[in-house]
Amino acid sequence: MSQKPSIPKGTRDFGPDKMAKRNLIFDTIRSVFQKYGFMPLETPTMENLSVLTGKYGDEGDQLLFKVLNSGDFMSKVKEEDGKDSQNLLRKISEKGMRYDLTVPFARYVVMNQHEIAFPFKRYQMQPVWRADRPQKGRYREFYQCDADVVGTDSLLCECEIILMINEVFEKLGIEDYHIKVNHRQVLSGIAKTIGAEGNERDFFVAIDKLDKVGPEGVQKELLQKGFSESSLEVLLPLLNMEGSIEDKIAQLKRTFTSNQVSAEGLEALETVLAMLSSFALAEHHVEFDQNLARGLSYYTGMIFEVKVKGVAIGSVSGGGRYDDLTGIFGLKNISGVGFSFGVDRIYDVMEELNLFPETVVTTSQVLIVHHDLPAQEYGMPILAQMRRSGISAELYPDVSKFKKQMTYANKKAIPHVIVIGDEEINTGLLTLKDMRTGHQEQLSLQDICQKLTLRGHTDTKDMKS
RNA sequence: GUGAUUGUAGUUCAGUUGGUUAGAACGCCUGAUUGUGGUUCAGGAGGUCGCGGGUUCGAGUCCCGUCUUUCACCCCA
Repeated sequence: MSQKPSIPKGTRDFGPDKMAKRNLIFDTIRSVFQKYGFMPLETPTMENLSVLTGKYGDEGDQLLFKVLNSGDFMSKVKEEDGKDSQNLLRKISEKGMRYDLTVPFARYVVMNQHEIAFPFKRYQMQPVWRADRPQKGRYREFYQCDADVVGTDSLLCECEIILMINEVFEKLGIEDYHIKVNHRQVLSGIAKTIGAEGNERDFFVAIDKLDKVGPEGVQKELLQKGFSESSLEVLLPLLNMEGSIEDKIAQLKRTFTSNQVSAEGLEALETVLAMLSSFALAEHHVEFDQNLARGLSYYTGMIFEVKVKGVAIGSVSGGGRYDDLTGIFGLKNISGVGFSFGVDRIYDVMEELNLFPETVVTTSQVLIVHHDLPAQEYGMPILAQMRRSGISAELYPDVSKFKKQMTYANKKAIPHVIVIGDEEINTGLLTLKDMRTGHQEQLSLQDICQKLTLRGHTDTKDMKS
């Protein structure tokens, strides 16, 4: 009796078509990261739970996938542990699957602090797991591509992140997007002005929803959370502020003349913008969003988030600066800044905007079809020679009807077929058929190799132009 | 975690107030064409109706549970 197989909720298979497209995204991101001097890093799928818990807030802890201990995991459990999930968990699970790439990276930096040359620039492209309810653009297993720099507080790093985002998106053909930036110190300044100190998290969460629920919704939520009417009167003009990034910064500067914290944040933003101008981008896509807050609590400096316009998918990239990420693991005063591309969402965006090129799926250039076993054997050295010439080729593995072999070539979109039968073996010439035109001719193996390698070159030239 | 929603052939979907043997399109296989794919024509195969219970003379259809899909909230890439 066979059972119908299935995969867990929120996970996916990636077939050849999807992999070709995904690899295009991965390759693009990797090449840009490397161009900016980032080094690769991979960390284990599992971390000790002590490394993961407490880093993402209570809600994050709930979303961690835990790994059951091996063997007789109940042996250490006592009667009284049975009812309390927290207690029981400690006894039966000591490992969890990574929730993001930043915390494992921080762990790595601390463990290898004596070998690492700071500033340390690393990139990491691996899946992460979160046990939340899947929906559009949200999966339980998804890939992140992180690049972080630790060991410097230079704003050049922030600037380079913006450059990398621009470069990746340009290469992928995504044009209509914005990089929303803000600064945690600016937010803190606003929070201070309206008397939200000590309650900053509620405040950030509320204003972050402006896009979604509008000013009235934000107002309502803040009132519910216990903010006063008078403080909201001060806040609302700030939330609704519009204009270019320079205008907004100038406006905020006037508002916060006496506020040291906010002033520093605004200056940092100005410095990054000034640096950016040295790199002479046609358009930098940066917008100032005074309502951008971002949930992860470890951010302390500039924060950013990328959204593609006209597509109903959450942010495709985000990040920020954190002054003390490694502090919790005992390494103080290491400032870092990093960001992450969400490959799965970029994929969804590109699919929706129809941005993948037709030719992403790579297939063999040639299929050798044959009449019978002797013909197949005759084809083997030919196959070898073609591969030596750098032509990707395959020989049909079974002895079967031409029709079936041709259908295979057609379905796999293999552009050329070499036919081998008695005639070819007698004359020493091979029949080369172009599947796209239907044209076929008798040629020597040498001529075919030459023709196909030349063809390959002109094809790639055509694609670039 | 809260509230909805979805599941029928390989795929996309029909299936009436519960009533014979559950249909279509596309795809797949065979042949027309024994050395040639795409087009055309003729024929064919393929379904434990997500899974498990229940109600009923009778369930794809109604009820309960469970898994899955999608969506909103929460949070987030």
